[in-house]
Amino acid sequence: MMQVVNHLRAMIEGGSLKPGDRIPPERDFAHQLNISRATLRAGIGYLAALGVMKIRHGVGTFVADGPPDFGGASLSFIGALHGFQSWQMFEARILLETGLAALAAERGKEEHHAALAEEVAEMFAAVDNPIEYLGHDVIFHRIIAQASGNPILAAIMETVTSSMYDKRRKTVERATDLRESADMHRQIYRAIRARSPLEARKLMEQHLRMAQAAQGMEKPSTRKSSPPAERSTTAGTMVEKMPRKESSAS
Amino acid sequence: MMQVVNHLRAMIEGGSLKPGDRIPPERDFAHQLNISRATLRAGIGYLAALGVMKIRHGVGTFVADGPPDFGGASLSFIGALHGFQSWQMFEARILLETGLAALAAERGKEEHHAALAEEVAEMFAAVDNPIEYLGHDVIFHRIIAQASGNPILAAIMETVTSSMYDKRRKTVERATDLRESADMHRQIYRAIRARSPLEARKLMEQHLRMAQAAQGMEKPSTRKSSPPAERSTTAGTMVEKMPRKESSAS
DNA sequence: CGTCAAAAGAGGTCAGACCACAGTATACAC
DNA sequence: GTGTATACTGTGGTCTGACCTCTTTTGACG
Repeated sequence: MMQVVNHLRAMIEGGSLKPGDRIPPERDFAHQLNISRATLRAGIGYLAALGVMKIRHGVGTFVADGPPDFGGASLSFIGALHGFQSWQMFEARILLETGLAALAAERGKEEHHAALAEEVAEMFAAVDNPIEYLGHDVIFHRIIAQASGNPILAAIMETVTSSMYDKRRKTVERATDLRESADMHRQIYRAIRARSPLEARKLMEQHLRMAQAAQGMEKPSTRKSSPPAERSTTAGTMVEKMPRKESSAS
Repeated sequence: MMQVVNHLRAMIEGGSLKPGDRIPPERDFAHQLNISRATLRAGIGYLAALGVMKIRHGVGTFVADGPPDFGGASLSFIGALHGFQSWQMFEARILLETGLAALAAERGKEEHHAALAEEVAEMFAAVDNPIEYLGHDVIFHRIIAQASGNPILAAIMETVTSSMYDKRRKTVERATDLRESADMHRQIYRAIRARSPLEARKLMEQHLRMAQAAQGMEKPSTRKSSPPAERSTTAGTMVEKMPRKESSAS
């Protein structure tokens, strides 16, 4: 099985297989490699689980393209397994996004600035439509991640953020006024455009801490003599994937 | 196939399957779920790829225990796919570890302080043995991650760090004097013990930037009119996993 | 008591058939 | 000629049952 994985890995690293490319039909490919279809499928399944390959029933198997999203499903499972807490997720998000914002302020290009401005405008226009608002919110943060120039950090952020999507959706739906939120995004945009990493970082942290509070996900204060809540079966931990635009913004 | 995944997920979240537990033999389990062994294996393979399950040939299939390590293999592949650069890896590492160090300074317990001191001592004792030195180096950083109290960030750091292991090994092997490095670790330890998040962050950043320079992994300065190096097939990108002690330190 | 060979139990692979889905070509009605 | 329904083709998904390989246990033998 590892034979298949290594073979495909070599093809990818060798450049003979690029994102979006299609691999031969299972029957043919298995014959080429002198292995059974079952073994081939095991290898492909492995890579599909990692997000490296995308399988489309009745169509074919392709090398994943679009924004990298590694460990997406993994985080969810491992979270359930190790009892990751919501506040920990948010803490990770804050650490990542503040750093990302600073980097974006340092390296963001005009195209990113334009895209950010666009989304800010859309957010203001959607203050009365929570669902639409959240969509632009997500894209806004995603553009910052891209502007940071570090796809690794962007991918990690995407993974962490994804698993919080539904909670954000619920929160935003009962939000009464999104104007304040939109304005914070505007300020962040201005700081990035002004190439002020420290300012961007500060504003991003401020923004996220506010969002965290809105979702009641603060870190519980350390109290002595109070058992840490025997995490009930359906405790507030992981969730599903969020939808994503295929050809990412910008 | 997703049926298997969902079933196991439910068992994990429901608490009837805990880390280290063994699932029934494939033949039995498949019969229980009224599916074929092939389908069951597809589901198990999927979870194994995510690191949720551990398969041991001739022995059985178990729920993963030990330190969470999500997306490990994934990062490597996606890296090859999207052409992640070494300096980006290092940048991600710096962002993560500086934050981790600050958190460790805030929340680290006595047990962590003791473990850190232990490793610092071992590092000083191994200044003439690069391989052994690196081992303690790795554990030192891992303890900090644990002391941060955020297993999510710790897991992410572990994933990022793993893929740099061999490069670190090569670098450390030709290092002439590790005393300076050991001393920096000592200083970081002292800052954490003194509960000085800012100091710990600063020292950690200093330490990592020095390590980065030692490996020649700085971000290439932006030069105009010079194509961004058509990433050669075997460009300096991903690498293999690093070995890890099973029952993690501390 | 120790050694090593056989057996049992588990995952890994194989082979070929059949099912389910998506896209395309074809035939038919209008 | 146009358009819709149908059949066909290609591809991944599942099933079956056999056999291979590895690990652990067992027990015979020295």
